[in-house]
Amino acid sequence: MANVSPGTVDRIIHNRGQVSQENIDKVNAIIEKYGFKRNIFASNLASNRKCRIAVFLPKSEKLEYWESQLNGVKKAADDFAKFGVELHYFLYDFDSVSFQEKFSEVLDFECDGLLFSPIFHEESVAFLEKYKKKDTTVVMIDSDIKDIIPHYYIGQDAFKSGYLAGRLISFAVKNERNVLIVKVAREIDSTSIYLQRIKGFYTFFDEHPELTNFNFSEITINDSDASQLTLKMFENISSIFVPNSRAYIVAQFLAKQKIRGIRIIGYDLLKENVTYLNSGIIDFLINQKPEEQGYMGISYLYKKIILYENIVPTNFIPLDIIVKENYSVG
Amino acid sequence: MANVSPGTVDRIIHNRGQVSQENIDKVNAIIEKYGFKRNIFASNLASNRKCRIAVFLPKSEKLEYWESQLNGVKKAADDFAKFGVELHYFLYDFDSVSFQEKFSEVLDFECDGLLFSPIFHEESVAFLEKYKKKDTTVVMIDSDIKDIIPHYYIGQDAFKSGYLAGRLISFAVKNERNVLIVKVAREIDSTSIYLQRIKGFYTFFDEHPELTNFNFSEITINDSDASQLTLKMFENISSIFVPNSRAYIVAQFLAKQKIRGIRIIGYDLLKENVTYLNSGIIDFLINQKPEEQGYMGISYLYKKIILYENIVPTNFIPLDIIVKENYSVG
DNA sequence: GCAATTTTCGTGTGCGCACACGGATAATGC
DNA sequence: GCATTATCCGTGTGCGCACACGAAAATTGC
Repeated sequence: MANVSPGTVDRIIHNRGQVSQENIDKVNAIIEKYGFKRNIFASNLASNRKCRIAVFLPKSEKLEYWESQLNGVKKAADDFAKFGVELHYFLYDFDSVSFQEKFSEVLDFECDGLLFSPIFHEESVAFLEKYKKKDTTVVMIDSDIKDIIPHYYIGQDAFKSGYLAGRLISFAVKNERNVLIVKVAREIDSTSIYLQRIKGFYTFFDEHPELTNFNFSEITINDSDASQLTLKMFENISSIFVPNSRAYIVAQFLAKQKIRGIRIIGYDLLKENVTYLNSGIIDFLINQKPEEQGYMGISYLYKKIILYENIVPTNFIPLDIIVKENYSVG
Repeated sequence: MANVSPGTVDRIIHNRGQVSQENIDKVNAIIEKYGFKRNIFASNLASNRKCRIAVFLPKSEKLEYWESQLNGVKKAADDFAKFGVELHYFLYDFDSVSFQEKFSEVLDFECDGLLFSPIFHEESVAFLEKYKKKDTTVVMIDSDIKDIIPHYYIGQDAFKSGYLAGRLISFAVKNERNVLIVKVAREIDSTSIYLQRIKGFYTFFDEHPELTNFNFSEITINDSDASQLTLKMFENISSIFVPNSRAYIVAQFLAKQKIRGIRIIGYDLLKENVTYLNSGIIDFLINQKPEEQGYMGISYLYKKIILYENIVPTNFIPLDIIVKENYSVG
């Protein structure tokens, strides 16, 4: 104590007031000069600080992508449990009714941090508007909703990933250059991500006029009804871009029909996608690393709440190109 | 205390003896039954445990790859300082004389962990033979020397990366298929990595006989003397594989000579490599993520020494494919 | 048998901080 | 002026564990 106080310093560090401006300046000067790093072991031992986190994500089960994300979250739960991180799960089925249900549960739940994935855009906006009045630390993963609530974001730049897909297509094809974009519609899709990818894809070719002779066509089919696919759709097609994780549906059709030589590029390392990647039907997959997103989301909250660390608000997961030869499980 | 003892339990947990077999069994049974996780905050506060780590790596300066690795180490040093991790640097110039010097310094240094990159194979073997008698936790990064000393390893599978390069070449080229392997010899090179890559590269084509019409040739030039390159070397060449980080030397030559249309694939995100990647001269770079290797190395030691965590002994960094469109700094 | 050892065990202290409680001082009301 | 309140500040306690010290019990030697 360079000047006058023992545990007054404590009030200053935690700036919970009750201290004259004079002293707060004096002590801050000392701290500035000599430095002071809080001993996190003693700090956490004494405060017995807990980090209650609400995990507001879609239920996994049949949806492999979200399952991976949740696996990352659970992995982080294991790793950080010893630091007092407690996860409370609010998982909704993949429909907006179920979302609404959990919606209010999360609102009522007292916690220090929230991990959230805004799948349903409008509903999520409504949710965030209500959540705004809380002062919980919020981390969004997968997709981002800006300007409503201060938060951290971890996810992939969808436009750039589409742009990258364009480049990969240009590598994959040889001379024939008829590209088909297969829009495998799903009832619920993060439409913005989906559209951004397609936009990025076309932008790539717009910006590379030297890549001549590319012709594009599009078809839309239903997720659950691959029987909509016909041989005619693939006549003269040299490559296919599937802007969501359903590339395996196309691959399956082509495999059954014994059509070879069409290059496919899609998203995400679903088991079925990987199967067709390994058998050479799918050439490229862009990996969003859902598991890493889930893990990092919890890791962010831990660093912020337990360690008081400063974190960059936006973290774009690098675009990860997967071909058969660099796929590795885990 | 289910049965009889207060701090006897302590002796059992730290198994420092001085306790009857009877009690050690009794307490272990209780622990087994009710579980016990050590409070790491209290534990570390009380023990004031420090984690002294010797960092035995090449000096960075002009060598960008090693500089990145060291940057990752320094980043980890920052992040983990608050947990009592202290790094002590033993950096050698890129020659075996300097290595030998530091060699004995490291041997004499008392510490809990060692981060080591076995650049010079024979010298490293000798070092590890001597280091064996210590019971320090050892982490090797970049390349691996097995069977001498128990250790953890973080690095890339060189053979697989060469194999992957083969696949990428097969994407990059169209009809003309004359592949040139440019061996840019460096005085000191992790020869095993280098050779493994080339082996993997050829193996890819051996295992894919359906990829016909590939012809291979090799040239060897000196690192410091790019003037050995001649136009004649590149006649009819459609693509080039450079199995180390010196792809930019070839790219520079081709750019100066205004030769376009030759696809190049190389390693590592050196600034110069990235420059040619961005200008379209280099098509693919396989990234070894040196920064991540350095960071993870320290992270491993921290988890082992401070947190008593179990770690997988070998961690292969995924093969990271970088094209212009997914390159991002940092 | 008793002393000299050896082995086994209980108690006590402190790590550095967070936070509560009550006391001291200053400001305000009448 | 004094009482009341508001503002400020010092002291004390305990978080859960690691480790030291010395006491108790068990073993040994003769």
